[in-house]
This record gives sequence, structure tokens and C-alpha cells, in this order.
Amino acid sequence: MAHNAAERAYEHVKARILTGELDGHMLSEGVFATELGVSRTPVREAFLRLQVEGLMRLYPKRGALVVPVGPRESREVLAARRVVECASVAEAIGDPELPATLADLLEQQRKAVGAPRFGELDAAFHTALVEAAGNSLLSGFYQGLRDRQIRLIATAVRTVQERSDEILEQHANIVAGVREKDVERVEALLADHLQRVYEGIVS
Amino acid sequence: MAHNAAERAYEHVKARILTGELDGHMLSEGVFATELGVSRTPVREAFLRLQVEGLMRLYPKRGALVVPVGPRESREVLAARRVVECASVAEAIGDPELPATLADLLEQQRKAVGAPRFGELDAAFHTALVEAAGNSLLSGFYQGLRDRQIRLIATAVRTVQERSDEILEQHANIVAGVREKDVERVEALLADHLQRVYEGIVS
DNA sequence: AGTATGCAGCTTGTATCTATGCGGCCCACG
DNA sequence: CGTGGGCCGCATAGATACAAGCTGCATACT
Repeated sequence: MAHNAAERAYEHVKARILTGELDGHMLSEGVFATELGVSRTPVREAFLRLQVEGLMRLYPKRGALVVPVGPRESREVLAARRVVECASVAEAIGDPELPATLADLLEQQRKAVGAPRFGELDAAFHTALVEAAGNSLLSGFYQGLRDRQIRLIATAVRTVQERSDEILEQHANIVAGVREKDVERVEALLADHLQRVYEGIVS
Repeated sequence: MAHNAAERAYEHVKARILTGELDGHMLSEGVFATELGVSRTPVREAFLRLQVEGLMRLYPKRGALVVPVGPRESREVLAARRVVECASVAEAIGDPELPATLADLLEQQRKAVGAPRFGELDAAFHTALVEAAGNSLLSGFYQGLRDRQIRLIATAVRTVQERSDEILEQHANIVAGVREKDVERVEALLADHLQRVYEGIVS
């Protein structure tokens, strides 16, 4: 992608964190520096960015803690996603392209049941909703929420796979609601959908 | 406050940017470094954080551009604030402390008409609404929105001063609505309030 | 045996140094 | 007089060197 050292370090460390394998661990700049074959400076930048995003907490002179995710974070991500997605759909309900876009993504997702791409397509479906509102601030915030959700799913390993049918059905209902431009119904469907997904995570 | 060099550099640069005086300018690390009497490294960290927050754009090997605010950003800030504040008030409407807190802030704001603190208290009022929802993710996002709004107000210099009465009246209405726990009315009042403030900015 | 003290290793914070890329300027040439 | 190519200086990217702090353990003293 962008092949400067800082960006690579950022992607690398973030990817490792999102898998959840590092939760609660203390990381050091030097370790990643040698691991990537770069000096400490780019790794340092990566750590700083990750701290701003709230994935790490930097303790001066001691190390970098990967903040563990707790039930509180689950609740907050859920609530924030509901807020952003409902607001976006209300804003974008008039978009004539939207139903087709969503239906297309839903179709792709149907074909991807069981594949690793299923999760990505799920994300794409929800992201498309938010992007349709055309607010880059909300989109950016939402992207951060998705990242956090990836961690949540990764920690509660059991998941989406066995619920594909349920998810697909709910997505289909949402598409139908969008097509009919029934904002209230779509918002209710979204809230319910998110709620169920999170119940799957915490259990 | 936190007297490490990076933090100081961050606060310093951010403050300068929020005044609006640097919009569209190209900044260099070295200038700020000598200005603050520190090396370039802490300034570099500050620039990175500011880029993550979207206030600057870093052009490799050329410099750091303070992204100018446009009408698009105004619209997006307005919309995002409406989304977050309305959602927060709906969440927090049951909080028995909330009406008192808001009334208190409103009272302080009344006393501060004409003072520079007026703007801060305005921010405090709205922030209190959001904090009451108890979602740290939304609160953090909202903080960024407030920062952006400070820039907007700073660029469109004429402002709040001559509209204090209007603002106070609208805040009072909001407090009344919160007291009565009438979510829909409060949301409408908020949307209207924000809309008017926004119109004051672009004019 | 229990506690205090000092040392060793590791980590971050900050400064400095080198390499590289980019842009502007000047001069030569058409 | 206009245009194009080459040179110079400036600004960043990244590496490394150095300083200072924290932790934990081992050892010595009470």
C-alpha cells in the first residue's frame, strides 16, 4: 500500500491487536522494531496513533499496554453503532441508489456463507448504510467502531458462522424497509439486529 | 499540566490552529521546535496526533498543511452534533440528576453574558448532555466535533456575543423539555438550536 | 527470618545525524 | 524573449546515540 515504514508498522501492529491475541499484554517498541526490521521511530509513531484510537495505553518509561476489552466497551460500541447507523439511514433513505447497493451486497453475502469473506461483507453492508449519508465525520467515527467490533468478535471466538442465516434474514428485512423508505421500521430492525449480534458476542 | 514536551507541543499547535489564523498555511516541524525550545521529535508527535484528528494533513517531505474549513465541514459538524446530542438526550432522559445539572450550567451562562467564558459555558452545557449518556466513545467523538466547531466560529468571527439572548432562551427551553422528559420535543429543540447556530456561522 | 538497599536490565523520552526527495531558481540555449 | 534542464537549499524520514526512570531481584544487614 503506502510503503513508508510508519504506515507498515501501524498496519502490522494494529492487525496483531485486532486478533485479540495481545490483549492485556505489555508491548515494547524495540520488539516490533526488530520484528519489522525498522528502527524504533516508525514503531513509535504507530503506537501513538493506536493510543489516539484508544486501542493502546502508553505508560511512560514502562511500556505500552493493549487495553483489554470489557463488557462496558461492548455496550458502548453497540449503542454508538445504533446511533450512527440509525441516523445515517434516516438521512440516506431518499437515496435512489441505496436499495440496489444494499441488495447487491446482500446477494454477495448470501454466496459467501461459510467463507471468511462473510464477515467482511457484513461490514461492507453496514458501512454502505453509513457512507450513504455522505458525512465523512460520521463515516470516520464509524470506521473506528468497526475496528473495535473486530476485536470484540475476535475475543469471543464463537460467532457469526453459525448465525449466518439469522444475519442474512435480518439484512434482507432491512433492505426491504429501505426500499419502502420506512425509516422507523428500518431503525427498529437495525436496533434489533445489532442487539442480537451483541448478545451473541457476550454469551 | 502534563509537562512532557510532546503534550506541550500538541496543546500549543492545536491552540494556534483552532484560532483559525493558520488555515491553509504550510507548517514546518522545525519552526515550532525552535519556537517551543524543544527538538523536532515532540513536534512531530503533535503533528501526527493532529493529523489523526483531521486538523492537519501531512505531506511527506514537504510539510504539514492546516486543512482549511469549508462549508462542507460546517454541514457535517452540524449534522453529526445533531445526531450525537439527540441520541444522548434520548438515552439520558431518565437521569434524575440531569435537569439540575443543566439548569445550573444555564444559570452560570446567564451570569457570563458578554464574558469570554460564555462560549466555554455553552460548550459545557452541550457537553453535559452528551456526557449524561455515559458512553465514552460518543463523548470522545463529540469532543472532536466541539474542537472543529471552535475553528468554524473562529473563522466566521462575528458570533455568539450578539446572540446570547437567543442562545439562552433556547437552552432554557431545552432544560424545560428535559425536566418534563419529553424526548421528542427536546430533540426538535436541539435540532432547531443547532440549525440556527450554524446559520449564524455561515452568514 | 524479614526488611531495606543497591544494582542490573529494560523501556521510554529526547536529541542529533545522515540520506533522500522535492521545489524553486537561474542560466543557457533555441 | 520564452522555454527547458540542471543545481542548490530546505524539509522530512528514518536511524542511532544518549539520558533518565522504573521494576524486580539479589544480597547484606538487623
